[in-house]
Amino acid sequence: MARKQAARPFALRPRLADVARDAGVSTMTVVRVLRDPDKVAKITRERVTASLRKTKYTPDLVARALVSRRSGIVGAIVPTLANSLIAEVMQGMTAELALHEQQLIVGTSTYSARHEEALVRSFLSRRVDAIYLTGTSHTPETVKLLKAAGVPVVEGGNLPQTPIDLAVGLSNFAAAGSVVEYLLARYGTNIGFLGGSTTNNDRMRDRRHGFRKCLARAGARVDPRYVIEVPISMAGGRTGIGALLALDRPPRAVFCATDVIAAGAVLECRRRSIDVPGDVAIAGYDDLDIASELVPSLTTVRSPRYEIGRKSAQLMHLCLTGNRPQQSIFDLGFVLMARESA
Amino acid sequence: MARKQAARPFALRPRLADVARDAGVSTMTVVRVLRDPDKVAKITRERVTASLRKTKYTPDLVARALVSRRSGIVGAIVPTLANSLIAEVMQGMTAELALHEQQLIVGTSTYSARHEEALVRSFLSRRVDAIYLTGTSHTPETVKLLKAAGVPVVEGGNLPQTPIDLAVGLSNFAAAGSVVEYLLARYGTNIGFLGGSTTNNDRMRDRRHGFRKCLARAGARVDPRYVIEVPISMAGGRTGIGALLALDRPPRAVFCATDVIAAGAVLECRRRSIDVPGDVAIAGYDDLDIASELVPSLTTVRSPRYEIGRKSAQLMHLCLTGNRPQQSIFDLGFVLMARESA
DNA sequence: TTCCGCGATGTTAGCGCATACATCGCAATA
DNA sequence: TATTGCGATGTATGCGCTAACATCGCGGAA
Repeated sequence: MARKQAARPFALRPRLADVARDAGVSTMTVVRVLRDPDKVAKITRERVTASLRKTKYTPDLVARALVSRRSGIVGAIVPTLANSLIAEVMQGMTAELALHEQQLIVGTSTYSARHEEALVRSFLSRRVDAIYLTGTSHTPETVKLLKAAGVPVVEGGNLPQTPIDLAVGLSNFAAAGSVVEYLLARYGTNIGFLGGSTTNNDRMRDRRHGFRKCLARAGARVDPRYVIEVPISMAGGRTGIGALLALDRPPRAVFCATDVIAAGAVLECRRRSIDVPGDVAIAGYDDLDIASELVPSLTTVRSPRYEIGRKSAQLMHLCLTGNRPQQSIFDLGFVLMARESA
Repeated sequence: MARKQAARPFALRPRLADVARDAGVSTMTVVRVLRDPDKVAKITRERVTASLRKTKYTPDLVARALVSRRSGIVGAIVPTLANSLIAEVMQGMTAELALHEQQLIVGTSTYSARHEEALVRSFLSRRVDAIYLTGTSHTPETVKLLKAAGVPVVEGGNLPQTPIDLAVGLSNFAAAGSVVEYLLARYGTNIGFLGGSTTNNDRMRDRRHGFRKCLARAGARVDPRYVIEVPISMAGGRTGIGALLALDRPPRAVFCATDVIAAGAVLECRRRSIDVPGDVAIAGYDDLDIASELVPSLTTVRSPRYEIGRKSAQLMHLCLTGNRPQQSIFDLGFVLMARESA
C-alpha cells in the first residue's frame, strides 16, 4: 500500500522517501548520494542533491541508530559538573567528539555509586556507543553491566589498578611526589602537609601517600604534627597554616593537597606579613585559575584534565572503528607549575 | 515468517519478544506490564514480571524513541562548560531532568553562533524533545530552524527582549542597579565602575548600563574617568583599582562587573594597606566561590544559576506534557549578598 | 549476433517498539 | 436464553532508515 500523506499528520520533517519521490529515484539512491556519492551517476547525483536541498532533508538519527546499531552518542558520568576540573574534562571530550559527529550525554552521579549505576543502565538502554566514568570506584553491578554490554568504557582521572576496560589519567601519587621533590630540593626536608579528608577520596589519599613516600625516600622522618587534615576550603588553609606556624619548629615549606587550601594558606601568611616563600614556601595541587592570579602566584601541579577528556574520546573512537589499542592504561602525566610561592 | 534465532548474532540484549515468549504471552502484554500494569491480570502480570527479571530485559530507548516520537533527551548548548556559572546551570538542569527520566545532551558552541547553529541542526536530527540555549544572540537561521522544529526552546541567562519561545533568567541591568543602589545608600554618589569589554557581551553591557541608569536616577553625574574598562581577570582588577585610586578625587566605592575583577581590586587594596571598605568599598557581581572566601569577604550579587537550569527543565517538561504556561519570560531575580567589602 | 559483465539503480525485509484495532470469554442484564 | 458490555489479551502495521540482495541496461568479447 502506498504511504498516505494524511497518515502522518505530525511528521513535518521530510524523510528519505520524500526526497526520493521529488528526485524521481528510489530511497536507496538518495542514501547512496548521502553516504558514498561515487556510486551514483553524476546526473542522478545532481538531481538528488537538488532535491535534498529543496526539501531541506536532515537525516533522522534515531531511525539510523535503530538499524545501524550506532547511536553516535557517548555517555559520560561525572560526580558533578560544578567542579572546574571535571568541567574541563568534559570540555576536552566534547571538542574531540565533535570531530566525529558524536554527541555527549552527561549524567551527574552526585558522588553516589548507586546513582552512577542507575545512569549506566539508562545509558545502555539508550545504546550509547561508549561510556566514560569518573574515577575508579563503582558498584560491582556497574562493572558487571559494563563488561556485559560490550561497549568501550573509559575510566578517567586518577588511574585505577585494574580498569574495567580502558583508563586515562594520571597518578596523583606521582604528581604529589613530584611537588614534594621540588620542595625538598629547594627547602630541605622540613616540609609540612595540609590535606583534606581521605575517606572516600582516593585522590586525596594518593597525594598524602605520595608526600610521605617521597620524604621517606629522601631519608626524612615526618613529624606527625606536620601532617594536618583540614576542610578543603580557603578557611581550612588559613587555620591549617596557622597551626603549622604555631609549632615550636614550624616547617620551612608546606605542600597543600589542593590549591584552595594553598590559597587560604598564602593569604593568611600575607595577612600576618609572613613572607612567602621567604619565610615559608607553599605549594598547591590542581592549578586552578586562582593559582596564577594569587600574589605571590602559586607553585602547583597541573593535571592534564582537558587532555584526559580528549584522549578518552579518541580512544573510544578508535575502539569503535576497530582499532583498539593494545595498551589499556594511559598515563597522561602532569605538569609541575613552578611559580613564586615555592 | 517466524524470527530466526540465528538472524541476530549481535543482539545480545533481550527484546520484548524474548520476554513475551518466555512468559507465554504476546509482546503487547509485556508492554502493558511495563507501562500500565493495572490493565493486566494479576497472575499474568506476575508471570511476566518474573520473565522480565529472568531475561534482564531493559527497554531499547532508541526503538521507543523512533515510534513514540519522544527521545527523552534534552539538548543544551552552552558556550563552554569550563565556566562555573554555566556549569551550575547544567547541574540544575540534570537534577531536574533526572526526575523525569530524561537525559541531557550537551554541545559546546565555544561562543560561536555558527557552531551553535550546527549543534541545533544536529540536536534536531537526534529528535531532542527540547532545546536549551545560553544567552540571546543566535543566527537568524538558528531561530528559523527552532521555530520550525516545533520543540520547546528555552533561552537561559540574561533575559532577551523577544524570546524564541521561552526564556528563564534574570536582568543583569536590574541586578547591577541593585548593587549600585546599595552602594549609593551607604557611601553616597561617589562611585566608580570597573567592567570588562562590552563587545559581543550583552551581560556586561547591561551591567554597565544598570550602573549608569541607577546613578542617573539618583541625580548623580558619572565622572567619565570613574568608568574603566579592564580585562576580566584579577590583574585587570588590580590595575583598574590602581587607576581609580590615582585620581585626584578617587571614588568612595567601586562596583566591579565581575567578582574576578573585584577580587583583584580587593587584593590590590590590601597590598597597599588601603582599608576595604573603610577607605574604599568594593562590590562585585556573580558570587563566585572566592567571593565568600576573600578577606574581606566580597559584597556581590548572585544570579540564581542553579535555579535557571532547574526551572528551564521544568518548563520543558510542562510543555511536553501539554501544560504550557501562559507566561513566556521567567525572571528569577537575583540575590544581593551583602558582606564585608562594601 | 548472443551472451557476459558490470556499473547503476531498485526491491525487500526488518531494527525493537508502540499505536490502533481486533478478538476472546465471561458475567450481568433484559 | 440471547444479548450486551467490558476486562484481558492478541494481531497487524509502520516509525525512518539501511543491509543485502535483485534487477536493469548497455558495451564489449566470443
